[in-house]
Amino acid sequence: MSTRTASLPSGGTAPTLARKILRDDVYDALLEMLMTQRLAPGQSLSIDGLARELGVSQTPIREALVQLEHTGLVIRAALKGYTVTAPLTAAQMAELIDAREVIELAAVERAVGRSGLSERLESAHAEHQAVIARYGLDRQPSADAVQGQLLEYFRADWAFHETIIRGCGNRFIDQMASILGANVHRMRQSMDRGLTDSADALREHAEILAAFQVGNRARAVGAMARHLQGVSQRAQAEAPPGH
Amino acid sequence: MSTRTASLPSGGTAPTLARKILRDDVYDALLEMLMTQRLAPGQSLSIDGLARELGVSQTPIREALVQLEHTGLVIRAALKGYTVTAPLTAAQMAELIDAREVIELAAVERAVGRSGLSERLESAHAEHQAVIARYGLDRQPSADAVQGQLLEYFRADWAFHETIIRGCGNRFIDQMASILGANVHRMRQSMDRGLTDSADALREHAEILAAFQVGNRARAVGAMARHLQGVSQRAQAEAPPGH
DNA sequence: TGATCAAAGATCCTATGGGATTTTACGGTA
DNA sequence: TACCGTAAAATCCCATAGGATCTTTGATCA
Repeated sequence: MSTRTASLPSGGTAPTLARKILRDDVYDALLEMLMTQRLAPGQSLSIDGLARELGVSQTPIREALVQLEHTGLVIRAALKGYTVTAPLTAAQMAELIDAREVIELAAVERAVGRSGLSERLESAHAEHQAVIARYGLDRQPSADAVQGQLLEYFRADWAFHETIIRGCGNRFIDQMASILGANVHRMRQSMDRGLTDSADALREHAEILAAFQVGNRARAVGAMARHLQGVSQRAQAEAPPGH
Repeated sequence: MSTRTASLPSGGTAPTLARKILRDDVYDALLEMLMTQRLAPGQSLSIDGLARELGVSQTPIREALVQLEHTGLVIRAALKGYTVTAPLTAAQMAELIDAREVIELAAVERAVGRSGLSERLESAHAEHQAVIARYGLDRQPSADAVQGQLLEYFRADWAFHETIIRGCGNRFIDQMASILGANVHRMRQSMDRGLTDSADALREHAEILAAFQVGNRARAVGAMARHLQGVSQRAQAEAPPGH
């Protein structure tokens, strides 16, 4: 999700210090603003305006926008600037689920049994669980903070999936899947019934995790397939086929 | 491969005029220099140097490099600049073939039977054939122009694959596969036995095309699988497992 | 040899400005 | 009113210059 340094062959934590330059901070800031809908779909993004708002020059803004463009969150029209991409249509959501099945099932198939992955997956799942538990009993917060919570749900949820993807041992599959993350969240915020979905997802994740822990590849693939089917059904339940 | 304007839902030719800005030209120029090895692997890319060499300012160079970064052809180290990515190792080549199988077999499965695709595929195949025939009888040209020919072979070859990928009806699969193109060429130029491979590939493409023309999905998937197996075997024949 | 430190070089960013294009506002005509 | 052409404002895109910060190089010293 966030900017990564060039992924190392041996997938441990990067030994290089996280040298960050301003462009990466701008990228993260813009990503956050897009994820929380502070920059709403359809809105046009003035380079000069963003530069003033974030207190930086135009150069890092330009580079961050180029980088954002290939996530699909913004689109560029020559000589007209950048605009925030419109929400996903129902057809696009179906395509996204389909693409996730292609990539994530392949990732699961390659990831089961790789050393250390089961443990990382377990900790990602625990973190996911903790995030949901933390806000589970909250009364309705400010409408502004809802987007922030939704983003936190999403990050913990996607971290589980990303753990599998990045642990599959194929850097090209990993690289390709990095395109999906932002779109998955876009889809999620189109139908914000945050907590109920999270509970369902958590249950389905648990089954995936269990299959990984016993090293049962076929069962893991099946559990992931059922999970993505669940995501698809919950999406359809929200958006009637007419729209 | 090249820069596309935002792909329209109905996949016709874009009605918008091809407004190009300098950044896109710089991107194409750098891509060409990378593909033809005029910028060799390991070489460090000075933004200031490239700006002087291409006769433009630093701004479009920066944006083009950010865009190139996500193709995998160049990598960026914070505060140290960009460098041309090292050639693919044997392990990375195996991963690339594996990733291609995941994406391209899924694309074929979804593409067979879609209207108009069979015709576009046939014309792409004819073009591929024409390119090979054109240079088939050439005597050895200048060592400089060999890379140009190889690039032309590659473009015609990949155009066949891209026709299937872009015709599969899933824009996310399409978007993900766009990452692979440049890497496929990198792999190809690591083992430059250009023409013999092209002849084999052409034969295998013909079988894929035939399956598309009769609308036989299973046969098309099988033909693509055999083709990718062939690519893999030819790669292994060139690079012994020791290296 | 190995370590310390200063100078050179590069990267990254800022700031400013202008050419080119799009957008908007405005006035004229049917 | 609706449509069309023109002028002004806004914006994008790029050029240029320069400074802050980091990396690299190379020389000095123990």
